[in-house]
Amino acid sequence: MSTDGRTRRAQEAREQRRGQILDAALAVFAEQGYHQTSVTDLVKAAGVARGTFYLYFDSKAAIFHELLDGLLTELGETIQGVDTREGAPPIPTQLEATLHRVLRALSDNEALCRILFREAVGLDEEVDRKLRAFYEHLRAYIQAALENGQRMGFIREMNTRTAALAGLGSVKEVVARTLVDGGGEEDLRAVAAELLAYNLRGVVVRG
Amino acid sequence: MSTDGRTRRAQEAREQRRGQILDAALAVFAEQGYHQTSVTDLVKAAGVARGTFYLYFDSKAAIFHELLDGLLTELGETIQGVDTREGAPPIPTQLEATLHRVLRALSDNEALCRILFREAVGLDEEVDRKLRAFYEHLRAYIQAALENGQRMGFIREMNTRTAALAGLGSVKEVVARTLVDGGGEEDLRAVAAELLAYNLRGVVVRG
Amino acid sequence: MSTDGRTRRAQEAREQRRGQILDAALAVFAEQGYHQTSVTDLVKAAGVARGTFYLYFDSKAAIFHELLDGLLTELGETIQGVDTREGAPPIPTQLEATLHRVLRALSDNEALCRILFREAVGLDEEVDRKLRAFYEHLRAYIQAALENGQRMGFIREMNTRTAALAGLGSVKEVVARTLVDGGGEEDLRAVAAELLAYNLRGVVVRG
Amino acid sequence: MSTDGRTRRAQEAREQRRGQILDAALAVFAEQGYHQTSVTDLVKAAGVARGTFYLYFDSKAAIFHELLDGLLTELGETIQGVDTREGAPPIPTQLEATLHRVLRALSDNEALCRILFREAVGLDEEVDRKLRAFYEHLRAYIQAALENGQRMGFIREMNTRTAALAGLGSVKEVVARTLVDGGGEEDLRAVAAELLAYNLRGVVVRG
DNA sequence: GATGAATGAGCTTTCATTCAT
DNA sequence: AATGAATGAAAGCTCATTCAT
Repeated sequence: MSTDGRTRRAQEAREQRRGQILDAALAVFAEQGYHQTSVTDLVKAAGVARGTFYLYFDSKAAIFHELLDGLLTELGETIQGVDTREGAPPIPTQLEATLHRVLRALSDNEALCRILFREAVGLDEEVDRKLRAFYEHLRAYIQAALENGQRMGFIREMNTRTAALAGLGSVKEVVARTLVDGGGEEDLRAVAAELLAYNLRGVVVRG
Repeated sequence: MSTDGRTRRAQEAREQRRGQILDAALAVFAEQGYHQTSVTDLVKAAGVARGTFYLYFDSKAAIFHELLDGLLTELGETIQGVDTREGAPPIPTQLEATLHRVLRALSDNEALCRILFREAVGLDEEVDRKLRAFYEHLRAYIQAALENGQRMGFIREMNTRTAALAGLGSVKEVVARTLVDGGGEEDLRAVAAELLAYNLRGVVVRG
Repeated sequence: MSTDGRTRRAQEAREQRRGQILDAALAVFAEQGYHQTSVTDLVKAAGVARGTFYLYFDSKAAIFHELLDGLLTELGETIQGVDTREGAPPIPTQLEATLHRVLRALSDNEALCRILFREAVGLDEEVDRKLRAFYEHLRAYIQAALENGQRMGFIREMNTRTAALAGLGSVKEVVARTLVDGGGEEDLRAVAAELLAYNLRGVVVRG
Repeated sequence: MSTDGRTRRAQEAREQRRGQILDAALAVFAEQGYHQTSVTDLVKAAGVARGTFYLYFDSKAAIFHELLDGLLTELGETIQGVDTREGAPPIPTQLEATLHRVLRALSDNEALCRILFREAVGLDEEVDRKLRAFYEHLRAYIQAALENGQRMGFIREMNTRTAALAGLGSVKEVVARTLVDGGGEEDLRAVAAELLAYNLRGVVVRG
């Protein structure tokens, strides 16, 4: 029991150390970018020795991958729980709620946004694969929602794949430019409403 | 005149050499990414010696900047010539034509797309500045078109900045995923039409 | 206290490493000259890896500057402590003692001499500045001694600046040719005496 | 005869070209120093193509060697013609005249001085060998004069080798500091007289 | 003879990773 | 477990020299 306690406490200390290094790395990567960040920067920010870093992570790439996985998981959970079965809340309502949650999640974590939109592309094949998988998941989700809407008569005839990509892209660009580049002082609810209206009704006046 | 001829021929040879190195660099950067590409890769691909490379370009960064400038100029010219004065062709028609030209330009140069969408963000401040300026130019163009449409009664009330970003993002994502990732065998005209419809009318059935 | 001991021992190890690299560099620079010496030569001679070199010194130029500073400081200290106040030992005696100390210091370190007389001119502006300052200091010291001697009636009327330079040059040349080029087997005391006699009385027989 | 004329004219053109490149190189080497001067600098200053340079000189080192040879020859001739036979002008007079000629020659050619005193040491073994031979020649000349003077009863007992070196060094230092570093506006005759007095009589008042 | 584009060995320096303590 | 000194492969770049025209 003494051993268990010691082991458990050690385990907790390890986890805490990991988290400390991860947090510091998130901040530094977001601030400087992946290639401009050296392992020296990471260990200085984390307040640990170089060797300690490699005790917890295999490489500079590995910690970035782990950060990215965390970000994508967090974002993914934000958009989960949507219900496309009959009897569920109407799709537009669900979309708006999800959109709002996503914007909030991104807005709450500027570092996450910076990494996602400014650093995570073209780093290496593994990262590209993960990002592609994530966005593919989003695309499929949106496309399924559109096709469900078509069956229910809400959504017009269209190439749902292209439309899903267009919708995804509209959100990404607005997020990247409004939340990341801009001050982030925008009213998230208003942005979500604008985005939803844009994607639902387009820009022309009602015919 | 013999001297002129020799000088001219030498000049042409130089231009050709430059082009040869630029072309090779475009391909290699698109294939491997900026950071994964060494000057050794570039000179091997171009079939010249290391010194020759530096005879024509100041640095690895310099040739990338030059490529990027070329790409942005080419794309920029594609979207020029839109006329928002009264009496000009209707905005939707102009938009569709421009969209089609842009898609064609991008489709004609896959390497260009790869660099633009996968490498050109977060490399250095100069590149970031240029990209931001380019997309800002596009956003302003779209936004002006939307506001013009509002004055003419075609476009509904909205936050035109957010809408412009949304429209820009929808095009970028579709291009990136359909032309770059995908086979690129899609019918450009159909994609352009879908994109335009999406941005004009959204996804819901006409009310 | 165990930590202190460990830290102190590590500190000492670092100092030792630095010294090891400095010593090797002194030998190599003296043997081959600055420009003929590559960082590869330095690390091979020191028996460390390339990276280790840059752990202790910023650049090839930096380690040379540090060596030069050390040499000039050592030499400078050798000629300090001369007393020109009344009541002090007579100037000739002080001069001979200083001369002897300088010759000994130089003779004890052939590498020092080689660098000082064969490498340290025209390398870069920093080095030139330091050398000039050093020799200017020597010139001023000699000139002051001469002028003091004039006031005391020992030294004849003359342009003391020119004379100081001449005296300095006579020492430099004899040192360079007798200690550096030659075997260095000469009797330092005899050389010092000859040099002093030369500078005090010249070459002609007493009138 | 036409062939001879053509050949001769061509020969003269070659010589002229050589001289043009040599002159330019002297100026550039004196201005920037050997290592700071690239072949590009040399051909730009000479106004010829890179290939042309190698038509006339084997290498960058070769042209420096040739320049140095010229400088040393010119200086050597300046101090030739001294007559140590009986019946010739007295040694001091000859020495002063030679000293004056040397100072004038050096003063007339600042570039020569700069190269001789700031660049020509430690460049390579060949250069070192030549410089050593030159100064050895000077030393031997001075030493012979001193020994002749001893035989004639003008020069006191001394180690003539050390004295010759001391005398040589006094001239070198004064030249280097007064003519090269300084403005060169000094009165050459006065400097020559001071130097001669220094070397003949030393610094002490006449006993 | 003159040209200057082309060459490639060689340079200094960086930095992710290892390992003895 | 933690440390940080040590490593060395690999990077970007220079420049004396060559050679096809």
